Amino acid sequence: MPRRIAIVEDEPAIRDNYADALKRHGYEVATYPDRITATQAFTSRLPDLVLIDVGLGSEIDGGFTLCRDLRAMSPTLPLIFLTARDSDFDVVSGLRMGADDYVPKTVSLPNLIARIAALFRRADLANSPATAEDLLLRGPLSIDLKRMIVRWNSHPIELTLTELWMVHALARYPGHVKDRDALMRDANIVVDDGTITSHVKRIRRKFQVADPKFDAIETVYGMGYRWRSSAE
Amino acid sequence: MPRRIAIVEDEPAIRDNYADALKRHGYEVATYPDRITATQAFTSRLPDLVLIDVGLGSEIDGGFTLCRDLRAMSPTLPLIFLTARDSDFDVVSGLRMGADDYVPKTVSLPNLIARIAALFRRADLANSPATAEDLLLRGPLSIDLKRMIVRWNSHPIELTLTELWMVHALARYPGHVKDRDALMRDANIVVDDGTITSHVKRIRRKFQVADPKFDAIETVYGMGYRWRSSAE
DNA sequence: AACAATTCTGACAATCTGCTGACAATCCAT
DNA sequence: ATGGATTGTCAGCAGATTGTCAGAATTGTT
Repeated sequence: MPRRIAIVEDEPAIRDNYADALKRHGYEVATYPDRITATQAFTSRLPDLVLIDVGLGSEIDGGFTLCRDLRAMSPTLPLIFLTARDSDFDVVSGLRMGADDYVPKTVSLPNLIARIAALFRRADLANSPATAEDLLLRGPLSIDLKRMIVRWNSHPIELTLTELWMVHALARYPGHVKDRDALMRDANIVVDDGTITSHVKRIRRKFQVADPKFDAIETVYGMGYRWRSSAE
Repeated sequence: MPRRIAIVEDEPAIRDNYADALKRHGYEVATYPDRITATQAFTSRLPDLVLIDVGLGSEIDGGFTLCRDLRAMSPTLPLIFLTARDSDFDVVSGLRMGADDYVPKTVSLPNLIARIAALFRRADLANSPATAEDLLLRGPLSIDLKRMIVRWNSHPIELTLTELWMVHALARYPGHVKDRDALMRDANIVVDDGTITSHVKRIRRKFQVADPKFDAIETVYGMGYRWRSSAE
């Protein structure tokens, strides 16, 4: 599901300019010409991030007011101010008021996009109390046990429970050979040796869909399997 | 305990200028003249936030290198780049590399301080336990616990008490898998596993009346259920 | 090269899980 | 107590997952 970004800006030209750029980067965009319209829309559904023009047309500080109202609704919603004015006083007030960034309208689009991405990255950390024990990172592999999500080079890999435990058992100690019995213990199963082979095969196939060059699981003839350590 | 901020900057004058300002604002400050010194210090103890000068003396991209090393140590450490250069290309690269902000050295001290405070505020959200509010907003979903009102895209959904607790339990941590036992605990009920399934079914049906495309509740085979997070 | 041991591969069967709809039990306000 | 709303249970079913196995392919050894 794409991220939804709301733009609150009274100048149609600027609004559309930003909206187009964001859409090209895969975001869903909603635009609002003024504070009232935006506030109303937000009561029914909040976006994932808002861009607010500080000087909203007739209202001197429409942006600041909107920011305050928004923070009452959601104290954590990522929020970036856009401004034509560029006085330090405004920047400081804006940030103090709860904005995450404060960007002049003279900013280039790539710069703005990068700032949005950086803010999303930072904000995502709040959603994931991903403590060390729940998150395993090994080079291109990441296993998030809380979410039960496995990624290879950020491509999500759909593993079943047993498969996930086996990958976890292997990737936990890269370079260390695990025999079939050890894998069974880690995955909490009691099965025939050949069954482990089948599981490994299924796991490899799933990873190879995402990356045809995948070879992180090495077979050690007569011993078992080993997660290729990043060193070699 | 005061926050510790590390400044990595080769110009002594600038370094001290920032260090003094930050100390006046109640931060603890450690300064490092170059990448090597900083990296060594960080291996024994990480600060709470780092300010890095991109152009570290002799090294062209010392700052970027340091950023990369730092991100390997802690992918979440708040990080701000300082720069004399101000080209958009650098800003975008810096942010992409994992920095949270990128500010020119011409920035005023109050502005920098405000940015640091804003970043701390945002970063704290990741550590603070999810605030127990009686208003929960997650994209198209809103739950008002006081009034027992649930809305999906502003359509009111009539949920019973147990259903409401289950939705709340799921939506509170989007993306996190909750098994049936956890859901029972959150809804304060002790029932058969199949009963949970029934509740989920009733909840889904009610939401689908308002929105036939409703699919926010994912089932994770063998594990439980999870509220689809807006990301991905 | 010949051989045995081990692993791979694909197909199939057995098992497990969750969905669905129906119904019974329980709770609650009248 | 009565009637409606809510909650719990269950059996049948569809589909996903897991276990097994027989050949083919690979590896290590002599």
